[in-house]
Amino acid sequence: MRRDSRLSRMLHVLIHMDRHYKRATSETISKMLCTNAVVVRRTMAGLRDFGYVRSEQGHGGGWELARGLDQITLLDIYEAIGKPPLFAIGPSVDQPECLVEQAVDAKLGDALKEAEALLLERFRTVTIADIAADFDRRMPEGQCNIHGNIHAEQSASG
Amino acid sequence: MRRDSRLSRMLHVLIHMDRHYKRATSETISKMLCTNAVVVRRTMAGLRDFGYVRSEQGHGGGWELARGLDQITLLDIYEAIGKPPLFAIGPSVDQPECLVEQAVDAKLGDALKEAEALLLERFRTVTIADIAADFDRRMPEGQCNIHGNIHAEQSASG
DNA sequence: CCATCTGTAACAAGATAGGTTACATGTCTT
DNA sequence: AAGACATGTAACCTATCTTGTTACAGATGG
Repeated sequence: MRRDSRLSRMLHVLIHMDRHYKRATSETISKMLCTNAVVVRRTMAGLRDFGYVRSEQGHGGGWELARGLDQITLLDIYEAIGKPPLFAIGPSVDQPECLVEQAVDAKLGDALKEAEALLLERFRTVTIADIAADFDRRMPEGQCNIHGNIHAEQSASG
Repeated sequence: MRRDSRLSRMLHVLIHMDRHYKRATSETISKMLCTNAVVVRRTMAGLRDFGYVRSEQGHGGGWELARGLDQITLLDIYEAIGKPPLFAIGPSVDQPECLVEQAVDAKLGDALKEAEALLLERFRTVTIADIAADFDRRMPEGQCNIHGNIHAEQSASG
């Protein structure tokens, strides 16, 4: 794998769910994300545990939003997927004995902590509704997007 | 592997080399880093190509600094090891067709770019000499550290 | 009862840093 | 010239983590 795309994927799908008139099945969502229904259920489980979405089993079941997109920040979703590591670089060991190594890791750690704080602050202050608004500005007609066919399919089968 | 530790390791070893009165072999350096001599040569090759260290083959050969630590920034070393990815998170595809996905990735990308800019700015303004100075403040007597035995061993064999 | 969902375990795939072995090449000492 | 000592590098394995996939148990509604 190259990079962890769960945050991006969950934001993506939550916006679609907001525009969806009914519950979306894992299968439907998996097609939006070009992946597998099990991957969807696995990742969305965290969002359900944190109360951002609900899932219903059985016939007619599926996923739906549990609150408005303006009530969910990027930080919320980041935490709901388990706060995966943000950085791909870091020290070689956690608690080095060598004092030189300690000094190196302290300096590097300071820079990383600053960058992390900035990133999480952005996550904290941006809601998913903000992103949806960006989308609406790009597509003011409110018309089709790449997943329009999936919505139609869902409409036909429902 | 969990995280890329090449930057941390190279900073660490460059400070030791600065305190080393003679060339250090890959074998000696590998013991400092608790790794293998081939890994050392592989990683240091980038630093050599960028002119921060020199290597000599054959009897009595090894590695030495090509310039003062105050003339090398963390950014220099980051670039010399090949600018590996800084973040572990990111979009799922590079150029999504879905406009919702584009909006998500744009917003996420903005936050990541801000954090990256901050991090690289820190890297740019910190020299390895700054880190060495931090070490000296922790160890004002200038005495032993965990690698003292390796220095002594090098002294005995040289 | 059965089709349709989610929930979850189990395992394979793909990517990448790091570890290891093997060997070619260069260089100093004797 | 021979041999010890170093780097240079290819080749392959290992560890780790996200993602993909298969299989199946359990819940739900017609």
